[in-house]
Amino acid sequence: MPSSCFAERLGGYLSLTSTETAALDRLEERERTLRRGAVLVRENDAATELFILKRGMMMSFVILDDGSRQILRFLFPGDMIALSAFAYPRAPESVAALSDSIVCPFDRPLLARIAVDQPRLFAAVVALDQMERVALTDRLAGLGRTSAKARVASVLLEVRNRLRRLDPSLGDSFVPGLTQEEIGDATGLTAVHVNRMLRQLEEERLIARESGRVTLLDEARLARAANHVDRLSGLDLSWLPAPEAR
Amino acid sequence: MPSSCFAERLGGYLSLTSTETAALDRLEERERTLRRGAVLVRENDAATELFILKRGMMMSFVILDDGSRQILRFLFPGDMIALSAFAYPRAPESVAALSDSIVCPFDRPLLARIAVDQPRLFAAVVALDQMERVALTDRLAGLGRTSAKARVASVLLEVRNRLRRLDPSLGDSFVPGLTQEEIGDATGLTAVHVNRMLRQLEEERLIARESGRVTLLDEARLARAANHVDRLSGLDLSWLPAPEAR
DNA sequence: CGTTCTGTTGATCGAACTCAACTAGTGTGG
DNA sequence: CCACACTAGTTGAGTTCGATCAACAGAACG
Repeated sequence: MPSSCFAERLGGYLSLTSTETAALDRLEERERTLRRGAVLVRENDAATELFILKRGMMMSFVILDDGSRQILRFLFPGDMIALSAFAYPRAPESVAALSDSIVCPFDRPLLARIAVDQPRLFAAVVALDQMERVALTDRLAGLGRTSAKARVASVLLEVRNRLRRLDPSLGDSFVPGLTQEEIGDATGLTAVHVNRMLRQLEEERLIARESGRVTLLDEARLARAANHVDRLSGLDLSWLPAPEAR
Repeated sequence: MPSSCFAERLGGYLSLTSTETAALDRLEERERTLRRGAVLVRENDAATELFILKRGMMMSFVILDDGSRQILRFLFPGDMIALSAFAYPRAPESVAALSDSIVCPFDRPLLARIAVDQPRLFAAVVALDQMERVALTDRLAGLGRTSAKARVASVLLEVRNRLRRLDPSLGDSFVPGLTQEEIGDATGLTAVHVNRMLRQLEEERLIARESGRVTLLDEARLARAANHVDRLSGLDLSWLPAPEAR
């Protein structure tokens, strides 16, 4: 039996006992399919469920008073969704599907059970969330202190790198699956200006484009232009206590 | 014996058993004083220690390639510092003192012990961290989608609200204890422009200033100008399992 | 086969930056 | 005790980056 999506992700960082994978499998017993554009969580919804993204690509975002949207995070298979439900009674951000997707909903107490019964496993979940937190601060620094071109380049690199983790055979050519407006909402730019920045990256021979497909022509230079820091060097969980014999 | 700084914070959200407060007290057994400007953690430092801020005001930040600084977070007494050490072997961000401060350093395994022995308590720590994560996304949305004036107003409100949680008697008048350059580095603006925005807020009778002291003249209107969302409504930890009898 | 969505391009506008100069306060060392 | 340096704040002038407005082309779609 294949291990669950989330177990596979965590397994990349530490080796899981069979008890632990079993607990994670229970998080993915149910499934729900979503069409592109479907909203999974709406801001201020009562937050009693969490999700694990199994297939597809999603985003979390907020809508401001003036109607503008800020995309906070792109979600890929193996990501946990709505962990804020762990702390807040209402969702602080909306979540919607960027492509047709499958999520596995599970109830909050199930995670609480893991926290109590399998502390090492829970610590790993927390560590994964820290990783996400750091990615968030990287984006914050990008928004505050880098140029439009750098931010657009950064999104391209981030999406490619995340897609590659799902399919290590992925090369320099990929389909972001994002509209220019979505890239704009993630980078704090208008769609028009995203278009110009893409063109500029193209003219500088950093990327090539054809009908939605993007090819990174000079990844090193692109990463420099994007002020990109590679955080994939990854987690260090070696200091965690050994798994309990059980 | 007075409870520790961190226990006091957590205690605001759930009632702690004596075993739990005792465990938290152990995190604050040591103390270290810092002068304004002192750097506590440098980006890429080996991350083996965590801290709890006991007194003073600090910030976490990153320096980009071009030398510009982005402040990620202001830290106040009761905040946990460098929780990213839970996941990363090296610090992803620097931490420095904005005023003379006192921190309590403790070793990573001490927190791991709590995770294993006191799951309910650890869950509360995680929830608190979620709160910080949400604040981070609020700031991200502000940087991406709001005006310079809104961002400056937002910093003023945030600092006042955090100061007030330490001293509930604090009114509308307070001393931010930040230079205009620091406000700029937090909001992604230049010090010069921060100055102009402060002046503008003053001209619109939203705030008053005199020698470093700021008075909020119309908090409701200021909050609207800042696109401010109050997240202090706070945590909901009622669904956590009951404390274990021990 | 219209309609909507996405991408593209040009022209103009405005918010925020840069550069520069000056003031006031705060030490601090001779 | 004063002179000097240094920091923080203030203000003006000119520049630039990215937004806004507008128009259109192609693809997708019901």
